[in-house]
Amino acid sequence: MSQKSWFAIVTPEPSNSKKMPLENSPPRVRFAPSPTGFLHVGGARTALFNWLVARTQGGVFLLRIEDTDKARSTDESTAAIFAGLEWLGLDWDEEVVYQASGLAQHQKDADRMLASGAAYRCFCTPEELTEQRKAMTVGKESFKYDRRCDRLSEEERSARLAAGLPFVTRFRVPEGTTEWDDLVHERISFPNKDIEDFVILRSDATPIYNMAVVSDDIAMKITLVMRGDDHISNTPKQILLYRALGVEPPKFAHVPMIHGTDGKKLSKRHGATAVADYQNEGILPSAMVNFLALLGWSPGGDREVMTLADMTKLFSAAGLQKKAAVFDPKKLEWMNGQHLSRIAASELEPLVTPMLVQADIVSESELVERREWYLALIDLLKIRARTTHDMVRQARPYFAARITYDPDSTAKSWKDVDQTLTLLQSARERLSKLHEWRPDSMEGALRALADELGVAAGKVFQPLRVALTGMSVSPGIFEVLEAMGRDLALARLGQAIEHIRPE
RNA sequence: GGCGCUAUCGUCUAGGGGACUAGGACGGGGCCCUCUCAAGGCCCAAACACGGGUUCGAAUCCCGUUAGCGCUACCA
Repeated sequence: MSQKSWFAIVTPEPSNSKKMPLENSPPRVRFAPSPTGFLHVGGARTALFNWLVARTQGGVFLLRIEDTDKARSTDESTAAIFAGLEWLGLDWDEEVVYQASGLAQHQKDADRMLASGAAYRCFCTPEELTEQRKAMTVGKESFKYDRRCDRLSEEERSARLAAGLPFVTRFRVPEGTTEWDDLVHERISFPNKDIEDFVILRSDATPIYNMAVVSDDIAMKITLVMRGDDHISNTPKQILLYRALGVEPPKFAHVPMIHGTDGKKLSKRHGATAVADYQNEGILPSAMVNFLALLGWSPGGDREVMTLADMTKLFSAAGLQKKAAVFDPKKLEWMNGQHLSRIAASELEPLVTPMLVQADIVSESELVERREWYLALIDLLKIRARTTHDMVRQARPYFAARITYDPDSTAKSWKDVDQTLTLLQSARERLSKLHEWRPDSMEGALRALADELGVAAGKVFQPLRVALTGMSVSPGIFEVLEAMGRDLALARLGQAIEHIRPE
């Protein structure tokens, strides 16, 4: 996929918006993670869906770092989120917004509500609140703030204010019902009586989550909020805030959670949950993105293996699922194998080269020198690999001066020492006499040898395979010989003979 | 506890009243191909949570039950 700069500013194009039922004008969407850890697969999927909405409709995909929780936010996490998105190929538009820098606006919006009477000051201390809560819970009733501070007389309120008592700002939830047409769930509705007068500004005047989100989404002119469905219960509060601020709420789309194999919310206990973990495990970004997309979305029909570009043509909110999906690492691996075998060697090369160098198998300069040969080798190895690690593991024999022999393989294919010795020696002799180092001539020579020895061809190929690669698994034997090259292959055979020969 | 969301093979899903003896994919089992392993091909086992409606007809619409999950902070 062609990658634009992260910070490229893309002008919304109002062209093909009519085709998609999601929005009637190009949407402005955002991904808003808090930088308190690495990019989680759930977050990555939310980002992906938002990105897809923007890219399919000529909209804008924005990134907002919700760093208002100073205690837990770190720069490392922010960097990891950028890196994760970049790796997946999800580029964003405009400048990154840092929520903490919007503080003044958050306060301004909250004060506006205070002024308009949509919110009020609450002087209850955390301790008092705990007391009230305790008293309520005893009677089996669920706690809801009883609005006592809203009933304070004018004099009392002024007195407390003058005395400099600390206060929080609470939103006064009006009577009625708050509902919206969710893009994935259709109509969702909450009776306002179940929503308590929630705090929007702490006693230090910093905003609470819902306040900051609404204020930012207004400032960023977000038209569609697409996020995990664990936010459903925040939504009525946010809608109320929009209304109190005199702003039309955006559309909402709540996508289902991702669960672990045990059906519980995906967590550390389920193993790898950060996209970087999968990157390290040799998963291709295209496979990751493909797999994630299918967790909660379907293009309809049987289509499964897709690139980001394909999805850009197929994505529609109509294909979004309501139900939580279980993350199945087995299917991810399969998916990776599919992508691996389809991707061009030239695209794979930048991913594999550093791994090869790091594993100390070969130097980068050698690969540059033999690029054409190297690309052919990648094509050879990618077919039977499920991860890039598999490829690296398989690549060693084509470079290393010496190899080690897998004990299981030698035990199985080199059972009889004398026979093996004879066989390897004859094979080496025949191959060395070949005028041309080509698969068809090798095959002729080796099959003839098998005939003369009166054994099946496999009885020749398999010991040979172990001698050449040290393993019992490899590409076709003639492909191995060809890729290895005459000199290395013959040397390898010599080494194997030495290795087997009794003292 | 309250509120909300959800409910098709073990898993991801197709399905949007008759085309359903419910399709595909992963995983599992078997066979074929074959120099090994993948890939590929073929086959098998495997699901509409339950109970009521609506309808000539329900996996599809409605209600209830059950179960799972989420939220329930001066966290985000």
